[in-house]
Amino acid sequence: MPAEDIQQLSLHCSDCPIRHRAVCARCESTELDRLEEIKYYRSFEAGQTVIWSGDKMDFVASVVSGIATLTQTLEDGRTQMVGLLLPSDFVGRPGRDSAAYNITATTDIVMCCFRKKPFEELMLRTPHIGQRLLEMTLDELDAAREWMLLLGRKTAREKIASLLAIVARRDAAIQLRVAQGQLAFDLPLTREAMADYLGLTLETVSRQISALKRDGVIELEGKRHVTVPDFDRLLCEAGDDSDGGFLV
Amino acid sequence: MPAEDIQQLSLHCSDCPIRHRAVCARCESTELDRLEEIKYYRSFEAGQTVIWSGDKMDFVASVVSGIATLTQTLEDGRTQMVGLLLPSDFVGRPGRDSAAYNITATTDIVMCCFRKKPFEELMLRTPHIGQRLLEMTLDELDAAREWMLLLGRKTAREKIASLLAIVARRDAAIQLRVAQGQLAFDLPLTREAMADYLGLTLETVSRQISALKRDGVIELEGKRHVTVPDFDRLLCEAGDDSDGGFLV
DNA sequence: CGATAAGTTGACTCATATCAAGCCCAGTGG
DNA sequence: CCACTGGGCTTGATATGAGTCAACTTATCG
Repeated sequence: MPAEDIQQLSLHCSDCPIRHRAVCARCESTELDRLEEIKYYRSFEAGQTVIWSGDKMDFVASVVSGIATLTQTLEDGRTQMVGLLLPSDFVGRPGRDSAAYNITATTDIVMCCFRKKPFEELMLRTPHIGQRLLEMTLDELDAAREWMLLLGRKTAREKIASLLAIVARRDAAIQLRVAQGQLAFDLPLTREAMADYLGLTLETVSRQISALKRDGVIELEGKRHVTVPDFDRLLCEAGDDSDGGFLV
Repeated sequence: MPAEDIQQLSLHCSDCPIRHRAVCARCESTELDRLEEIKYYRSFEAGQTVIWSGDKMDFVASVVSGIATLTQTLEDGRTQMVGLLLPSDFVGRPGRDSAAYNITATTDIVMCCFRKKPFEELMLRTPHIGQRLLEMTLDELDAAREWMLLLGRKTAREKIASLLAIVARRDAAIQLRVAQGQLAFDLPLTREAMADYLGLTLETVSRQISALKRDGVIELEGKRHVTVPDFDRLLCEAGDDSDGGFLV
């Protein structure tokens, strides 16, 4: 859905595409009305920085559409992605007034923003928001810990396979394109972004993708479009135990 | 404080050593009474496993004293620590009935447990608990992300220095032993546990500690007692920007 | 058409893992 | 009291996976 459309269409929360997954998921209609009063939309183009780590941040937000990344850096420029923000994910932390990470749009994105102060007040009066935020935060913590295992202990090949498996899963869940065993999807990240996600260099990412292709684990069409002939094979390459995680 | 003492002394929450930092931190005395009704203590000896990943877990808990670790493993035995549980930290997840990680006591520990079901019900009626838990979970998420940067992008030497800095900071905060610039503390982890924390092998941990000692960044007395003559030097070795984090 | 960004591939280096030997020290039992 | 044992740790020699540097290909866009 193009950014302009969303900004027009979603004036009402009830029509919002992320209505049942975002922080507001549990709100009843009167609660939604309160949120409606303090919300506003912002969009960013692919490549734009939403906010720099350390900058003052006087809002919190939900990603409505598009993808953004959360990154941390060391002074010498080494950077590590610490989160991938997908539609319905929450940005910012109530009770903190500067950004802890760099946030960058990797595709065009639309965010549903709330000024922090009113949002915090609303949260105190509206347990449903806090409850949902707790749930989402616990999920993110689990995801972060899964990622720690990947970063600390997996080989480059396993890292790539894990990333592909996660993207494939998410795509399958969203698009419901459960074409019998044969999955296909587009990578939403550049090789460099993948490297930052996986704690590798972009050259290693490129080599391992080539290797997986050479070994028939995946097929490539162009640089970004991936087909997975045998998902179990991919999972096996990822090194996880059978299930490996859960749908995102 | 020895385990037996705590189990005797802390019959009343008001005397509890973690009263102001744990999930119950914001509770008022009537709320505390409710918690009091459903709580019970359990202790574990150093080395004991508290629970295995995947096992049924019908309680949640706060660590009262001692240290435990959260670890994940791959089938072939590679293991990664994903969390360090210190006094006041919370264990378990409301709304989930099996453990997601292995929990192991690295020292003797005492935990203040709540049966999950009553705790969940209490949480719905007592916003203060949910609020505090959200706050704590957000802190843990930040810590996990800090750790992702370490795992993905830091060198072995920087990883060791970072770990030492964190332990030193925590110790200084707790013990208030702000002996002018000169910090000293005991490592609460074996070389192997450090390796699992840092995504290294135990040999590399050992070598890097020796190297830091040789270079005068730290001094060792025995295997576990560390003295840091110049904390800024250590921070510099850790590769973080000046502040590097926050007190834990 | 250049020009630029994304991606691939090769040659070489280097940090960390791996394998192996041995030290230190506390605890145990003869 | 001493030999023995085992866990925690250190150190050395060697192997290897991933990083680095550099050249080249593709695709896209003015």
